[in-house]
Amino acid sequence: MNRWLFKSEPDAFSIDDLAAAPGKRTHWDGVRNYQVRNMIRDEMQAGDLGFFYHSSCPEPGIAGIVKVMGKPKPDESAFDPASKYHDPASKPEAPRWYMIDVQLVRKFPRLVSLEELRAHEARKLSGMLILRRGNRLSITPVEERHWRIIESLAASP
DNA sequence: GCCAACGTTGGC
DNA sequence: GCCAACGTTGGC
Repeated sequence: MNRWLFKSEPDAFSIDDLAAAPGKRTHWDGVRNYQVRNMIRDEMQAGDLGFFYHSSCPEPGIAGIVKVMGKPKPDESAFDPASKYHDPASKPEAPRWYMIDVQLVRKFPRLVSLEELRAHEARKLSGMLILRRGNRLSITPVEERHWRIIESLAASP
């Protein structure tokens, strides 16, 4: 079982949008970065867990936990000329982009803000990829030790 | 709105 | 294959 961090801009799709979705579930589509594509296609498995991170917003941070449902599959939005994620170079017989489904596990009782993560960066959360300068990947792997610390932060007032 | 980081594109 | 130009990301 792997652990991940999924970034989303809450203006576009927030954890509350996920909570309101049918089955609290959504396609995580629109990934157009090869490094992230490879992680989705080659490493993600049903049952993997992920943090749901709000980015590019007044208070960036981790808002809750999602679970990977099913196997990676071709990203259909790439085939759709009406989609903003349309990529004519991706063909159904040779898909270039992949997606997975995620389901909400739980929203944290409070946001674990980026500021709070940074406060632990020097010790408990050292090496966490999301805190690395210049990190722009929309999905990053999360180490188990970091995962546990963040869960306990979320549980404490 | 600014700016650093960094991936992608395209000319050569 | 190199590298400058350009576009995007995301915190501030």
